Amino acid sequence: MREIEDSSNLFGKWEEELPSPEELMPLSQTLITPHLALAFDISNPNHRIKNAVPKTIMQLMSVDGLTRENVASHLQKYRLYLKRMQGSGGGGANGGAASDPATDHLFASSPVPPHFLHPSKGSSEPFAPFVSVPGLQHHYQQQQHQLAAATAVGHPHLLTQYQKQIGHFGSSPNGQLEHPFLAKQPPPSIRRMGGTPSHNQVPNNYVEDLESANGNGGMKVLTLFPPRDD
DNA sequence: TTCGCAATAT
DNA sequence: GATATTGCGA
Repeated sequence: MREIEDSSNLFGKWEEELPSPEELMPLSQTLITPHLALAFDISNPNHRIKNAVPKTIMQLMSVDGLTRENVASHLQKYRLYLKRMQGSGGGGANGGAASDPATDHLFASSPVPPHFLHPSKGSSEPFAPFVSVPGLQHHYQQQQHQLAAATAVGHPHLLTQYQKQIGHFGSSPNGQLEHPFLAKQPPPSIRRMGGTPSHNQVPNNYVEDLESANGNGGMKVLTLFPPRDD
């Protein structure tokens, strides 16, 4: 059958033209911001763990209407998940079992800095941890904080419902690169799914204070990976 | 007061 | 089944 042949050829060609995994842009590239890095002191795992309490997370997420109880609930579920992971596998990097796609893809899609992949040759690094991805920022700087806060403290499960509020990454109205911390426009008010009246307004001062405290404008490079120590 | 957990509700 | 809320002891 000629038609079948044609269509199969077409399909094969279509498949060939797909971008390779290396060419795909990881969307989570800019999720962790300098401020969050500073806030949680990601370079120090002990501090990170210490700060991963509902109240701190809630403050950093700065979501209108988000309560400490909300965060605590997600935190609880995620800890249970971690416990399952550790308990079931025994050994091995992935515990042999229980691999949660929701969390796995989060970290899997994070860019790996060259110094992490090739510790021997550092210097020239095309890796730009906190810029790029045109249009990723636009209006929702604060949601960026949410995502980053949750991932920063190592609790990606906190992304669940709040992640749904930002289903439209990638379309920038002007295609302009905006730094989420240089542009300090107040974000559109975001309501919880239940429409609970906001009684928990958290001022954004927290982040700004961190910036001034940092001294160099908060432009500290940060990734999910340990910094090069040279 | 806040946290973490279990039970319960949606 | 997943997620959110509530209650309670530490």
